[in-house]
Amino acid sequence: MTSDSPNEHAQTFLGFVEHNHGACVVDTLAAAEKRCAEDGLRFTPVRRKVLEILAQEHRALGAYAILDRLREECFGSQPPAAYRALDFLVRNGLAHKIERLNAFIACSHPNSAHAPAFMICRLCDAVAETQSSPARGALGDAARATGFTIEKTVVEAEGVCHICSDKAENV
Amino acid sequence: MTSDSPNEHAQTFLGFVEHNHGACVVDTLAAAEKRCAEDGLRFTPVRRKVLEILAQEHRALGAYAILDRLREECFGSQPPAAYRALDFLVRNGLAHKIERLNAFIACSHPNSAHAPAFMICRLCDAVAETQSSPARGALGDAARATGFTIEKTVVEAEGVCHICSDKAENV
DNA sequence: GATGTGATGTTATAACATTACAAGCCTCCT
DNA sequence: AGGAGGCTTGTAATGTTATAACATCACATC
Repeated sequence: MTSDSPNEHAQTFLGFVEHNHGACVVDTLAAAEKRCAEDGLRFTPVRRKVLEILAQEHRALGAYAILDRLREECFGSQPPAAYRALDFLVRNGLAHKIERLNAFIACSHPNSAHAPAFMICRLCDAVAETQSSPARGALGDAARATGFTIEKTVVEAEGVCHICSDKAENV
Repeated sequence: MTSDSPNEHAQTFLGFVEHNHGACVVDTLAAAEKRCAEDGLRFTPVRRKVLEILAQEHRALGAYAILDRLREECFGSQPPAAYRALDFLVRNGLAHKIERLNAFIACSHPNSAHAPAFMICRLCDAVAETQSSPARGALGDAARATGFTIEKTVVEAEGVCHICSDKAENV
């Protein structure tokens, strides 16, 4: 997103890959700021804080983990504070919900319209975002065959990331 | 699965399609019975009952809805009764969890090994099961590129089924 | 009949999410 | 300025989904 990023590839699979983390947090917030300004969305302090938390942690966080952080920093203290902000971020593509984990993660490439897909490591819980094109392939065929209109897709792969695979081999 | 079925296609997309429902319940249970016998799995009364409930309702049911039905018929009354049976059914491919809905549904074709995918109508809540081949396509590429080993995939499309589309047009 | 194993019963609680209503704040309009 | 309307937040309570922990039962094996 910015020339500070070590390389483009790292930004794509950042769940499992080393990268310039400080820059990526700044980038994420800046991109969100820009996006909201352009689209007339209100990027309020709580919403910004929640996105900042997600970007900093850089992994999927449950709503109550986020809420704890909000409480510490005196942004609201009740569940709706977190859920409302998350709802805003998800609605506007700045964050995603990982259904398998009932958890949330900052979007890795919020600028482009996209059908996100996720790879979830069951050993270290890291989550990497990538793209899918579900409308092509078997699912799209089935949808067309039955007259089903796809509006949104959830694509989540569970498995083991390369780092945990390597560790397992060394045992 | 059985010659009683109206046609093969109906069995594939049965969430949105007319079919011989009585037969499909019987078929589902018979298939499960056979499967468990072959694989040395214990198809106990509670497990059978839960699968029967799912097959009869023929849509995604929450664990507590299932639990209510179990209670009525005096199979256990506490959450673990339902969750344990569901866990067994899901582990062995006889039922699936719809992550988007936090709900469960009987498997439509329990015999073949498969990577299930679902189409969920947001208007009538019907769920149709179909197949996906997530390892081909963009997700598979990303997994190979990062050394991620996919063990299981969640593929769920949310949208509008043909029946609800038709209704909407007539307004 | 002791032992092991898997299934079930039972109690309690953790974790996730929403409803409902009051209050605040911004924008637009007159 | 003032007020209406709409979005945002505060707060309390509640609803929903899921699991932990421990006791007991049923059946098979030795």
